[in-house]
Amino acid sequence: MQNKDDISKKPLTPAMEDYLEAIFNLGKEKRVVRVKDIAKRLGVKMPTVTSMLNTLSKRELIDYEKYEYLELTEKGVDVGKEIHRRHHTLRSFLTNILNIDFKKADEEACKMEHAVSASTLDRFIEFMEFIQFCPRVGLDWLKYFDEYRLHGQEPDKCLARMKEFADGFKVRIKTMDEVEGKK
Amino acid sequence: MQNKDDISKKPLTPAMEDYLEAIFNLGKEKRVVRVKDIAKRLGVKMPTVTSMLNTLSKRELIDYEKYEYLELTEKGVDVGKEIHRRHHTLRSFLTNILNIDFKKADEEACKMEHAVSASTLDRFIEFMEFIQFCPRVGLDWLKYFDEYRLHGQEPDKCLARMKEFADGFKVRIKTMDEVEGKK
DNA sequence: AAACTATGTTTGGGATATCTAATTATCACT
DNA sequence: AGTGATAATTAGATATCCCAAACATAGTTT
Repeated sequence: MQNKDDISKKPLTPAMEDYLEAIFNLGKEKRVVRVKDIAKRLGVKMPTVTSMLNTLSKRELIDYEKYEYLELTEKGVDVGKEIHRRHHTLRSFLTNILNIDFKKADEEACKMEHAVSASTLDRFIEFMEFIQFCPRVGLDWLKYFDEYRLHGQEPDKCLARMKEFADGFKVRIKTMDEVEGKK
Repeated sequence: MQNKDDISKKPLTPAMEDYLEAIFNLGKEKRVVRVKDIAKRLGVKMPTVTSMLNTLSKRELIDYEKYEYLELTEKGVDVGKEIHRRHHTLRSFLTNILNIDFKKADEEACKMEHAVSASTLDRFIEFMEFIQFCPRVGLDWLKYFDEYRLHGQEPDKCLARMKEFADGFKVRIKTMDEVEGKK
């Protein structure tokens, strides 16, 4: 039987996730994590940080006594790491696959990371691995996407590019005659 | 010189975007849009809808007099249509490319739609067109992704699958000897 | 150690978005 | 036209997240 104030099941808000991610990242960059640094990283003022630290502390996501250094609890580390993983994965998809510039990709990944479940994230990762892992399949294909994107997509050109593409892959396109077994 | 209460530049919140999208969609499904229907669609109670309608009305995104029928203004239609476009595109990416089931894809698209800019959306669309538009490039390749995803990605198997893949594409993989011009 | 500077916290308030309970309006039917 | 059911609004409360101003502490310098 759970206490009526039990909080362990309430989902975290996007803001809480952002703070945990920021604390997680800052913790790897610096010896100690300071209120000032969190505020700067997230673009908020210090009082806002203090009040969120109280919230996170009540939820046992950080160890925190006022004026003292703060640390993520085990639970807090789990969340921070997971959000960081989502951020990194989505940004990587946006930059490496869709060819969006880093700054914009980073901003949008930061918003998307709260919308995407762990299982969907995994699917993104598999998809990127699929594109990049198999020998001769990956990077050339992405170059081709870039070409396609920048120069339009008329059906005629498309087949021509498919041929260049195939060369890049070390493959040869069969003629339709060959495919259909005609002489 | 702008009035100090000028509101036209304040960005819309995700919640406002959700309401406009819902109103836009309901408007296409029914003769009139009712508070009850919006509430049901968005999973909120009717008073919440009423209060948001007042907000949207102040911002000139809907025409609304209490107890009367409501309609999107031109501005409101633009936003509603754009959010719907994002939702549809992202869901399509999640279902058609990443193979996520419809219900989950729909839920996550609904959250992602507020995180993704119009220009990034366009890049998603181009990417999907790239996969599906060019003859013989698209759907077979996605089947191959599915295969890859479900049966692991050992480098050895990878080349074998690349060959099947090539067959599906009506292409033939050159041997490395052929590629390097050896006998 | 006293004074000064950095940093951090408290207080009090604003905006958004939601709810429940109570009230009021509209519609359809007899 | 009166009445009952359905729909919509108002009133009042709560939670989250943010801020500025005032205050408190910690760290540094003289």
